[in-house]
Amino acid sequence: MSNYSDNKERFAKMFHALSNPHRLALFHRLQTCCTPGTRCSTEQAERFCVGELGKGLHIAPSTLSHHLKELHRAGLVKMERSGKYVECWLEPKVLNELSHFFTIKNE
Amino acid sequence: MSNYSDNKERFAKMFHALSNPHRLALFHRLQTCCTPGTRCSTEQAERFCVGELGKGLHIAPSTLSHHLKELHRAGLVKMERSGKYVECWLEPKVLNELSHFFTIKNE
DNA sequence: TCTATATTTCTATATATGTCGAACTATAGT
DNA sequence: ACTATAGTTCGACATATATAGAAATATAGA
Repeated sequence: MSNYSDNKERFAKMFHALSNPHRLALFHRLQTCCTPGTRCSTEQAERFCVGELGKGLHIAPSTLSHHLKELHRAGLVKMERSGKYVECWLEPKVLNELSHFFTIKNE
Repeated sequence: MSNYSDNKERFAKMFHALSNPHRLALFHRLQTCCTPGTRCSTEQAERFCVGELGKGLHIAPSTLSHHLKELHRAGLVKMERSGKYVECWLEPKVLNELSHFFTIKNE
C-alpha cells in the first residue's frame, strides 16, 4: 500500500498538478466515469481526447497541452495516441491512493 | 454535500496548499490522530503548536509561519492561540471532503 | 518592568509558473 | 504529394512563490 512516507515527493507533485484551476477542471472532466444519466458497471474512467478536454476552458492549445503534460508527469493522467487524436484517462488506482491519503491515520 | 462545481476555486486552493513538500509534511504531521502505539476512539485530529510542527523541517521560523498561514488560508488548518503558543489542528470534515473528491463520479 | 520564548510581519530576492503565438510534428483523407 | 486537423515544442514575458533575516508583537514568569 502506497503510504505517504515512501511517496512524499510524489504526492506533492500530484497536488501541485491539481493546484491550478484549469488543470483541476481537466482532471474533474476525466473523473466522470460515464455519460450523464447512464450508470457504469465497472469503476472505469472514460477516455477523452485533448481537444475535447479543453472545450470551454478558453485557453490556447499550447497552454492546454502544457497543462495535460503536467497532469501526466504527476502520474495522474495516462495518455496514448490514437490516430489523429491523443486519448487521456485516469487510473482508478491513483484515485484510490489519493482518496486514502485523506483518511485520518492511526499510525 | 460540498461538490466540486460549487467549490472549484476552494479545492484548487487546498491542493495548492498541499503542493509544497514542506506544507505537505506539516499537514501530514497533523493527520496522525494520536501518539504512535495508541489508538484513538474518536476520529479527532491532534493539536500541535507551531514550533512542534516545524521540528525536523530545517526551515526558518518566518518560513514556517508563512507555510502554516497558507494552510490556514486554504481552510485546511485551524489555528488558535493558547498562551505563548499557537495551536494547530485539522478539521475531520475537510479531510472527508477531500477523500470524497477522489471517488469516481457517477454524475 | 525586564527578560526569555513563541510566533508573525515586512522586505528583498532568486526561482518557478501560466500564458500565448509561432513554428513544428503526426496523422488521415483526397 | 497536398491539405486539413490535432497536438506539441519553443521562446518570451509577466506574475506568483519559497525562502531567509531583521524587526515587531504576544505571552509567561521572575
